[in-house]
Amino acid sequence: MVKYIDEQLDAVLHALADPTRRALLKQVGRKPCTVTELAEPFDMSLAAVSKHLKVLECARLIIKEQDGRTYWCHLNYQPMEAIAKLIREYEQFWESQLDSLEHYLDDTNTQEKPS
Amino acid sequence: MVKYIDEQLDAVLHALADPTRRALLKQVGRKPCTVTELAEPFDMSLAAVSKHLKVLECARLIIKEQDGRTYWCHLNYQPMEAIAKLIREYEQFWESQLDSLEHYLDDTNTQEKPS
DNA sequence: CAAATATTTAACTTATCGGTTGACTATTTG
DNA sequence: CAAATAGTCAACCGATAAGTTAAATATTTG
Repeated sequence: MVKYIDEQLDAVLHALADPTRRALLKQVGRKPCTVTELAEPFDMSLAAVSKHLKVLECARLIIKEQDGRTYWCHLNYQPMEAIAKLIREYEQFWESQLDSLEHYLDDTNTQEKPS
Repeated sequence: MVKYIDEQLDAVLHALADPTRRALLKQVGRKPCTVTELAEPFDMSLAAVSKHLKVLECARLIIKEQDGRTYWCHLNYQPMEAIAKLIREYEQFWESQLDSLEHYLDDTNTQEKPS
């Protein structure tokens, strides 16, 4: 039996696994934005964008700061560190395995997606 | 209107956003494994694990090599590079924004999850 | 060739996701 | 205070996800 410990990592990866949310995050990264500003380029309702922002907020990838009736969304980089760490782990494995696999990958890494 | 270009990135992030799949990937990283071997520690059916492996395979995070009636699963590190790149992008934004935000984050990064 | 083994596929269930619309709350402005 | 503005929340819908069990497909072995 394997335990499910890392809910935070789940949340961050899930939040990032959506192109709308990545685009929102990129915009927020350029400069802090209000919800309406963020929603403007998207072909969806404000409520839908608001939901996406909530997912990002729960993953702590953004922080909302209220100022009167408007909310300013800021990028928070911190949760990405966990992902960077995860990737470095796999990288280590990868390097220790490289020899055994490279003969195989040379032929397959450029192929199409499996069905 | 924003375009949805990066299906590959979607697939990789979605594949990683599940603790079972991360555990499978970690195991495969230690050494190439068969499907049955991989399924053994999990409290779920072989078919369920097989489905998870398919998700990982579609994201190209693993490669399955058939040998008779068994399949050997290998880690493929390549797709992680895209994520590493994505994170570096946000890191850049982050660094350019740090000043404007640090007064706020000092107080909030240790708080509980927003509802 | 029959039985056992390794794995996938199909059909189904329940839960979650991503979107919608409409109502609601809070704040600002005339 | 009434109207406009900024945003959230709730209820709903269709699609996808993650699991199940049972049947199907190869492949190996006695």
